[in-house]
Amino acid sequence: MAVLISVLVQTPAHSGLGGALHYEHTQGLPVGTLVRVPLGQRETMGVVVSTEDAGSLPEGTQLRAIAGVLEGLTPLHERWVTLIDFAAHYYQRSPGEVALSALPPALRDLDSTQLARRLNKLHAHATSSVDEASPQTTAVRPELTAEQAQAFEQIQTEPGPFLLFGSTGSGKTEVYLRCVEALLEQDDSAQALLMVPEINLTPQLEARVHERLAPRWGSQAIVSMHSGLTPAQRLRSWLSAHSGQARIILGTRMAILASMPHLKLIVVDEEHDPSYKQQEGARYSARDLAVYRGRLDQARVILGSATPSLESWQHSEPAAPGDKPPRYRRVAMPSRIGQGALPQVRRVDMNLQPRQTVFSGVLLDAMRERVRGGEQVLVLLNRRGYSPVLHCRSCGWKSECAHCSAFRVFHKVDRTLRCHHCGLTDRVPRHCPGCGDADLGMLGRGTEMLEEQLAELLTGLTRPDGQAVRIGRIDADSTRLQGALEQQLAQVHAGDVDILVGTQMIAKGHDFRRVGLVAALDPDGALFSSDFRAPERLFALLMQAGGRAGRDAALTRENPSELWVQTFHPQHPLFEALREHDYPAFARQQLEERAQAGMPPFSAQALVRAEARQQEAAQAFLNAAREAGEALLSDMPGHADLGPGEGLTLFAAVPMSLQRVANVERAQMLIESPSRAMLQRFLTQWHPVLHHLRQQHRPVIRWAVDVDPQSI
DNA sequence: AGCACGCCGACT
DNA sequence: GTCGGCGTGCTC
Repeated sequence: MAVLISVLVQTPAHSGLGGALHYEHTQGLPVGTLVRVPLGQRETMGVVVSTEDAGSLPEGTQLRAIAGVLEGLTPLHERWVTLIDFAAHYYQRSPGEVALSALPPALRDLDSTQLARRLNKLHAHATSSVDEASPQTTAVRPELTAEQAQAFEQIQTEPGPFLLFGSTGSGKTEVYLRCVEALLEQDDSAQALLMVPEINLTPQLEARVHERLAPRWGSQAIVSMHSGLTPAQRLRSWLSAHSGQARIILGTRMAILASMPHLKLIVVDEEHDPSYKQQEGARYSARDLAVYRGRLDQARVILGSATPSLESWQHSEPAAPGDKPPRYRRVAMPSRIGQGALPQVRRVDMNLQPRQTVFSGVLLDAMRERVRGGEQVLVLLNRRGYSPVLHCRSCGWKSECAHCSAFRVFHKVDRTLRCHHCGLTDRVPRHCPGCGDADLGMLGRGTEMLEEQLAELLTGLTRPDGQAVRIGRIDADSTRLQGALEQQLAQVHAGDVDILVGTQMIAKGHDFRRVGLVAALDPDGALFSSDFRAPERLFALLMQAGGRAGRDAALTRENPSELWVQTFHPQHPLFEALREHDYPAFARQQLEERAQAGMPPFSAQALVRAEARQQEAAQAFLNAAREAGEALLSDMPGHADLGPGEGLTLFAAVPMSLQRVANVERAQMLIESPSRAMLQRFLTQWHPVLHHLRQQHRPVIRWAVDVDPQSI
């Protein structure tokens, strides 16, 4: 007796094949079984989501048969399927797309025999190295401070999710590790997931976790999951987590969708970091999914940050008596461990400096002083290359990219003009391409130029050992090669570099012991950005950068570390709050603005983006979508009666801030709703309408919905 | 998304 | 005369 099996396969939501596909099989299959199914001319991998009686089908429906079942693999847990389903619905993608993107690609072309071999190998490795672990072995554990102990205690006893609000250097990682240890001790199958925002940060977390937990649990109990792994490594980690062998999973955002059947703890470190939001395909937020998954799997969730996202901060605002409790429990660890105090913030009013000043004299003097004293200095500038724009003084020509609405950046190392968006690269012209004049000038500066100028400005400066000052640079250009970042960081740690120039890459997480001064040269852009989240990101960046300084005990009260900010707006509330290291004050001020303007977290947003050869075509599609959306809204019961700001708002289509990339015009449209549920209901109804409209707007190349966009 | 089919331009 | 460009349409 044949049965009907519903299977998720990798098909996009707007292909008309959004849901599960139906196949015939000789017998029922458990939910979560991996199968191979025919799809058109090809055969592809799918995940079983249900089995039904074939009799319920309409007469004459011809089903194709399941081509094969991947034997030997425990079916994916039903909760995993629920998670995938939730993510797909919430982010407006097909469940199949989300499901298949969550599986290691190497699994797709594995047959049952090959899989059995892999599993055997994994198992053999586990049993052979089991004696390596020993219950007696305990790594050296630092004594917890009173604050850490209290945080740990609270996390152990209360339900969560928790927002661990701990200033840089307060020892959040130690709290995470204690929670992992406690969990593993009390439940001998439990798994813990530790996430970091960037792949760059995984090596140091790996090192710390191995050092601490491998002696007790064995190194095979710890696996990593991030995009830097080879397909084989990724498969191995995944199988290890899926089988329950891996007890501790370290990774970037992708890890949140891995199969971890005994997941009992999720840590999202630096939870405010925008990198947790996937920027292509299914645009999910790993942090938000962590909270959902925690509830689903009955796992404890810890979101940690010194500068939480305003969403998380708001959701952890203690409730007034009688009100319903906040979504997250806030756990504060305000003190910095060790003697290193938080850096003193010094603002340089650039209005009082000569025009075009790059380094104010006071800052240079302070830098010299630090280097002479054997300390290190970090200089932050969020622009790589030598100069962001080349221009002609006689005809006004500028180094615009032929394919993008952006300027090409001058890179002096290889004397090229490079577009940072489409990659278009040419040798820098000797004469102006517009008028032939030889007088080409530069507008603005990047890290490359800064490195060069600093070398000039600090000529003759020596370190305590009498050697000339050494200046290094870390940015996406200097770290292009595999392993280059690690190598350059090692140089900094070894003290081979006195002054490190770099983009925000150097502000994140790396623990530089001897840094006494951090300088942000040109942070003002974020103060008046059209993106309402820019100040939040700047504040986090500066706090984080400041946190790089003063971790060394040699920096004392008499010689505190410093965070310098060169700005034209020294009185700006953001810098006032920064000076006091007062995140709560900053958050309060920002949340007030957001509340007044009805922006997140006081509303929910989504964006529809469209791409076409012509800007008008992209906008025409979006505006048609808007009209259809308005019609949909007027049919929604009760929606018409809502006052302004109470209902859902569809804004007019506008060009994206980077309007053209690689000769494709981009436009977007914002949807704002006072409630997430309302937004969800609307998007779900709207999606098929958009798909249909696309047929009438042929020039549109592609479109996509971005729910909870993190930049606008 | 793949993959086929199909209908027009420059190559042996 | 074929190889190959990507427009259009279909996949349980």
